[in-house]
Amino acid sequence: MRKGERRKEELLDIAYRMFISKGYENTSVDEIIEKAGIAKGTYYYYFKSKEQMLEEVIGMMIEKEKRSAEEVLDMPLDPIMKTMGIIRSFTPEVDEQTIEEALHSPENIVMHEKVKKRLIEEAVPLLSQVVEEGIKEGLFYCDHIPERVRVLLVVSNEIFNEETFTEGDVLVFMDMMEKMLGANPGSLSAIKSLIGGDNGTKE
Amino acid sequence: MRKGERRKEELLDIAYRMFISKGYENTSVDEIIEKAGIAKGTYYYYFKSKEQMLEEVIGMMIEKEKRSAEEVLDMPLDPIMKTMGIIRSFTPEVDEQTIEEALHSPENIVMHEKVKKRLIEEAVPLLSQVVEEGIKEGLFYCDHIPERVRVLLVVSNEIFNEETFTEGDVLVFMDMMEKMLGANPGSLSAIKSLIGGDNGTKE
DNA sequence: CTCAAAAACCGACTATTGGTCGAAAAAGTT
DNA sequence: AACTTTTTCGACCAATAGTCGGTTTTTGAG
Repeated sequence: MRKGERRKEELLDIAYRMFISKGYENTSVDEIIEKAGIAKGTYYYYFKSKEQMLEEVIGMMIEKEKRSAEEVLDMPLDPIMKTMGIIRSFTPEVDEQTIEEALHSPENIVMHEKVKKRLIEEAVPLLSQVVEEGIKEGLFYCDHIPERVRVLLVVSNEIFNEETFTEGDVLVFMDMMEKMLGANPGSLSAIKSLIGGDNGTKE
Repeated sequence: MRKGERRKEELLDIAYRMFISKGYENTSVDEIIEKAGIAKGTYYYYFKSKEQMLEEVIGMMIEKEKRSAEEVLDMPLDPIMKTMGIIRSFTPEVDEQTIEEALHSPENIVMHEKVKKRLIEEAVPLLSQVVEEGIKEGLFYCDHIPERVRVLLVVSNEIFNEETFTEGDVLVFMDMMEKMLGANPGSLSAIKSLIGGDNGTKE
């Protein structure tokens, strides 16, 4: 009765690693069950389909990011720092070094998109809350908060998930954040190091 | 020696329609060749793989949009109108009524992403040129033009390609454009009708 | 017009895929 | 032990993208 739970976790874990390392599309059910040492039927006893399994794997991934974002939310930071922190925790590239590599490879489009979609879904309310705080404290000034926040997340995801983002991209993004949220000029740019790290300048 | 060209166009055309109407993933090579009345071997005489065919189909689609964008570029409009026009012509939803329906269905992710990617690739230089004009004419004021333009295109694509975008989304987008390009407040918002049409308010 | 080379075409075949199913082994319950 | 429930098994299936050797059709040079 409990054995099943463990089995499922184990399968989820194997699949997670395989999806990350070689992509969802390029990982066959046969490979998964071979690595797990089980039969086809057993696999389908736990998962109704391969895609449903992907959904669960993604669920796991999101949970992790969400928890780390919620931690940020509870920290005694000003809304500006919180905003940066949340955006950062919802941008992979941090986790393992290989996660993004695989997640954003030309293949793996499906997984990438599904992750992105759920990520934004989860992040919008959290970040909106922070922005609200920021407004109350007079640090931000804007309307249509969820819509704005969504735009921010979309852009951050789209731009920073490609390994070829430049110094200019970061600059523009910070500028955009300031203007979209109605923050004081420079209040965000000052800490741009939090986002980009040093990706080097391209060409 | 020329017969091949016609055949290929015909296949491309059939595939285009099928991809649009039922999605790339849900269209099998067998279906295509059956509709075309040819044999498997013939198909693979023209296309090295199904995916490569998709690439060519997308190429066709992009060409169309690009041409219409270039027309806008040559029109005697002020940069503000041109900007709107280009963004608009690079946002599907115009073409056929069904195109988006299929393009943005939960499946068809692969096609959607590939189209998006190439769309942005093609649009960035065009739109950058327009923004440059706008700056010369004193209508815009900004730096890092390609990066900014790219952000604009990403957002427009991400937001307006979902059938559930709201009045608020449009408002925020126009505001963002103004601020990102350093346009005079209201100079773009005035013509927001050009983008959204009337999608109704959700919920 | 002839005819060989090039282009176009054919369809049976393969390998791999995600998924099904009925039956059997394990585990738990009484 | 006798039963019920959970878990496991693996042969089997239908669909799929792609291959290949051979055949027909087109074409253009002589």
